[in-house]
Amino acid sequence: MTDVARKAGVSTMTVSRALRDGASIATSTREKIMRAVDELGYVLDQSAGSLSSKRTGFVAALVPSLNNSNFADTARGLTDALQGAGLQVLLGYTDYLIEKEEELIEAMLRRRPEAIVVTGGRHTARGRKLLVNAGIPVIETWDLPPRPVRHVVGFSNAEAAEALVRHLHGKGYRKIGFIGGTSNRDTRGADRRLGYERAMAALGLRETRIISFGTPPISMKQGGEALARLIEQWPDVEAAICVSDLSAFGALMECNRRRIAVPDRIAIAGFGNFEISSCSFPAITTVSVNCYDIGRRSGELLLRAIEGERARKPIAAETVITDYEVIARESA
Amino acid sequence: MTDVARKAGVSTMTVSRALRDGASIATSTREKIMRAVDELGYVLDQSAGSLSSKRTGFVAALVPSLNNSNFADTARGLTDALQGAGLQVLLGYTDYLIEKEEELIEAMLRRRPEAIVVTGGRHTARGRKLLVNAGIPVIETWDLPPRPVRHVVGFSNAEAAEALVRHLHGKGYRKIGFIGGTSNRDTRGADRRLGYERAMAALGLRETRIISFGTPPISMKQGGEALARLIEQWPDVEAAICVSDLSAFGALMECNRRRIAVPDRIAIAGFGNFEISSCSFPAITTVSVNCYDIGRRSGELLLRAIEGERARKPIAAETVITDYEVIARESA
DNA sequence: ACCTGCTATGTTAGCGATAACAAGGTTCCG
DNA sequence: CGGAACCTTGTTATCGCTAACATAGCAGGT
Repeated sequence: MTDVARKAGVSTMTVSRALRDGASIATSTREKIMRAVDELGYVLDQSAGSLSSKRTGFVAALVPSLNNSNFADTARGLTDALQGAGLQVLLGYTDYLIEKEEELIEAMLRRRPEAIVVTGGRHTARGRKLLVNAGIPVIETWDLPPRPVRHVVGFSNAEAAEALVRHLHGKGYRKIGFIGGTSNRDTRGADRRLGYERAMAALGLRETRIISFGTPPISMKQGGEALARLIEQWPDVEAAICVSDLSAFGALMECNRRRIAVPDRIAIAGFGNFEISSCSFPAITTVSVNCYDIGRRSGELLLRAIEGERARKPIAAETVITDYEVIARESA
Repeated sequence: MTDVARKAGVSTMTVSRALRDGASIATSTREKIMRAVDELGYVLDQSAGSLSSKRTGFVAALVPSLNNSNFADTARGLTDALQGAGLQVLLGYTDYLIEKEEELIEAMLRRRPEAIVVTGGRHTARGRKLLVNAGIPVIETWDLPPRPVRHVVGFSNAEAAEALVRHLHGKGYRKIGFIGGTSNRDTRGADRRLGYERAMAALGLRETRIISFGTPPISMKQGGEALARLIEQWPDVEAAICVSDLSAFGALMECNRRRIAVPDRIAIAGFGNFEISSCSFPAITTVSVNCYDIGRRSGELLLRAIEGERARKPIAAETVITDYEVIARESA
């Protein structure tokens, strides 16, 4: 920057001002400086700038996985919402493990992000403490934690699953099964199973039919195997709710392969409204959950929260509940 | 850090040493410092550290999109390879636009990454210049650019497509079509089409049947529509190569929906070996391209390159060619 | 001509860490 | 017991930029 300043015949402070907007600077000076910048191929060092200005322009975001297109959509929504404000998303993958989340929270905080977005409301004790004491806006997404750290953007996975059970019930299905992963690493998956159980009980359907198979997130292939087990264990099963559209798709393809008619012999429903559900044949009944919106609305909330911090007037804790909707298609 | 130092009764330099590994420090001192760190809830400020040490610990990576699980896999491989070395990936999405790539390159360089990974070999003139002058290791992935900036980790999309054509030819198919997007924003898609054309010519199959439909990356649904057009335009078509597995899946489902037998009436092949291809019914013949490996091997190459820079002995330009393999399944 | 109020630019002093060197203490050997 | 070699810790001086304040210059009203 000193070189640029010398070449343009101004002080470094003026160069600094020219390279950001909003500063009062004469047009002629700015042009002179820009010319010098171009000629020297100078690129601003933002890390030095952040140290001085105490604004890094980072927002940390932790998601379980990116290969799940749901979270990729959320990351995308977040990026889109923050881009205009000059904020950059620092992404981390937790692999559905809260221990890894804890490590990542700490690694992220070392970068002094201006806010942090995490997935879900379950954290290690230390992870939670780090979030609480971070001194920056925190958003938990994709869930409605009973005791949120601060802000929340999400929906009740249990309620959404209940709605799906009621939908199937309304269609006349009674012997409804549930396919999900084994552990409860995936708290959203566990919530969905809980919703299934609650809705079944509420409808007076005593007998639940649950197949737990594979480490979350369960794959398409595992969905197929789980369906095979479901049918084997309860040959009378009339419908299968799968923890995600991916497993639902696997289950559906297993049916196609075995010439089991869907939905006549068995109905299949998924969760998440991935593109695959609308496109597969038969198209899969699912719950649409606005993944992109979770990211975008988190971003919008963050912008207000960060603004609040800067003005030393922190905003109150907010909970944004996003929509979900049962999408009835051919498979159920 | 001053607070920690005071509490532990040492200098800040000693605290700094305790918080990194490899520094020589007495165990008792380190423990004392760690206790102070825990009690105060201190988190190292890495941005200040980078300014001083000139090592930010960032690696920039630009991918066209994350919703495409191929690039998500590459990002994952890269992250995995770099994690152990304490390097963090700064991810950006170009949306398949080199203009957006240019912006992102500049934004990333402001963060002083220690290396940068981009997708493909096509850049704006200024984007290329920024890469060349960045003074850090550069890797172009997923392609084999004719005039690489420096390092390359990828494969020839054209050759891979040729191999697929030859596979279909070997199976007896002659009237082979190609389904892809309209623009050549997606240079890998364009290369695959080129490979298709070359292989057809080499096999003496004069008549090509190409449907260009939808802005890349084309979706499942667009794949379905494109298949409909292909059949309409060339009712005699015997096989369809799709630019990606997603569009192949869309095409396949369209066939199922229309009761067009696959592969008896028409064969379908995709590209990328996404999970969906192995799981759908019929399973889709495709080209497996080791997405994760592209990322992982890029990461490994980067580590050596960064080491070289630090030792002031830059390593020579390398080109790592990753494998691809035709995976024959039920659909072709 | 004087003062007020504004804009454009410069000066000074850090931001929070680490590199590089210095120095005190210990070990170990002949 | 002296001194080289090593280990541990401290001191000083930045890293590259920006906040905050200072200052110069100019317009405009009286």
